[in-house]
Amino acid sequence: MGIKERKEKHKEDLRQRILDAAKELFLKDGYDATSIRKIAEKIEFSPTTIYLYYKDKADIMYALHQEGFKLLSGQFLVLQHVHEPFERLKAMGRVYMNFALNNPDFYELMFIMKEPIEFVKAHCQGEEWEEGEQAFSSLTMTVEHCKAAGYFTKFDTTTFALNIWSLMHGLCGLKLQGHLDHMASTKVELFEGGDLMEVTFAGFVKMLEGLK
Amino acid sequence: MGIKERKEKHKEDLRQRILDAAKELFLKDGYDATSIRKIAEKIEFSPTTIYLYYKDKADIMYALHQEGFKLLSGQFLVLQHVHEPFERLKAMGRVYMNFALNNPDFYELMFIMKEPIEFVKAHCQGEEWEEGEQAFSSLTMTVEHCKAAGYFTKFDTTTFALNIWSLMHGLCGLKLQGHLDHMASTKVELFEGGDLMEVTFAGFVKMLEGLK
DNA sequence: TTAGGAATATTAACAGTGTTAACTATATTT
DNA sequence: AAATATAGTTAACACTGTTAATATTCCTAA
Repeated sequence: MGIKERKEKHKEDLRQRILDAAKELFLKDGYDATSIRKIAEKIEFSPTTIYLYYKDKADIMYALHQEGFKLLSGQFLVLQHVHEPFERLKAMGRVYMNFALNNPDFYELMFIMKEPIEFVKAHCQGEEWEEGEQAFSSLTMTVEHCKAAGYFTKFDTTTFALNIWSLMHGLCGLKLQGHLDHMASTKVELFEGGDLMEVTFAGFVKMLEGLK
Repeated sequence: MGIKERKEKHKEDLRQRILDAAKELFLKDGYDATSIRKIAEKIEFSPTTIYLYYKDKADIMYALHQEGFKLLSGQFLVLQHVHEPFERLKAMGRVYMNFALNNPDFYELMFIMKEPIEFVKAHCQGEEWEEGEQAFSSLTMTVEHCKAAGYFTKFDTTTFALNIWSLMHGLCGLKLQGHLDHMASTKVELFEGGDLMEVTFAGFVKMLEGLK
């Protein structure tokens, strides 16, 4: 029964090719410009064929959304080798920041846009999600370790982690949206201190150190 | 020459009616669902007429964007009467949070979407912007006053203000995008402590108090 | 008062979008 | 070989923002 398997594989192959084409378009031109028709053209199939492999556009975008989380999780994983917890926390901030800067479209898809998470709510009932939760638990664990090392002792771990995530997410959002650059260009005195995102992050680290 | 004035007025009137219709649709159904054709239908003109009064859809959305900033600025202005600076800072956080929760579409348009600020960059050369900068300077001034009262003395005012904005913006973004609720629904132990946004904000305030 | 011209508004069209129903060709099973 | 399941396509629907060409209205100047 090798023939059935080969067909299965071919089918899985095409599903992957669709995703690859979508990814290429997405990373080049962003969400809106990634149309079903353009994906179809790239893989040289008719547009409707795509609907045999993915439920709809949101389904494709959700698949990319997952890829993004794998990418970020992988980058976080490396940091487990930084033993000093506060150093690791700082490094996580850097990684998160750089991920947003280097993969702005992924970042948008993962943390800013509504579509993919609404797809989760609608079609992936309850469980799943793994990647995202894993990334957040990396953070809470690091905060926990920091507490053991004498940092943030007065604070609840989860609440503190959420504060850190909020700040980093907000910073990335303001940067990607252009608000930070806009402020740097109008408020001249801000421009002197170098990149506003970098300066703000440095300020945040200083703030965290102040909570030892 | 009252006739010319009347015409001017009529023209300004129609411009406003377009904006009102757009606003109504926008607040009811969001950005994407606010189409030129639907706006036109609402004011009983043909779709193309709208282009005589606004350059394009982004232009209309920019006008709403401005309205949103006026709304928020107005709410901030009231807080000038809170004399104790740290109390005022906390109140600003609350106002910002509630603004995001009560006007999610406005918040998205003002702080999350790319379109309007790209319109500013493309068409409003350099100057203008007022409302947004005014809101931020409300914040920096309050931070400055806090410093005078013994808070955050070790920190640069602008950097600190940017950190505060980032955190509040990130928190609102995570809430509106659904990430916070999603976490509350999966991680059961988080749900017990009440609304996650509220809890996080309380943690932030505590953090700021720790920096006195 | 009437002709000209500007301002205003409309129709028709272009080039797209996501998505579905109906149809065809291919391959597998009975 | 006939029936059936699978894979893919064509055509269409109902939209979108936007522009060019056309019609209508209104004010001004001869």
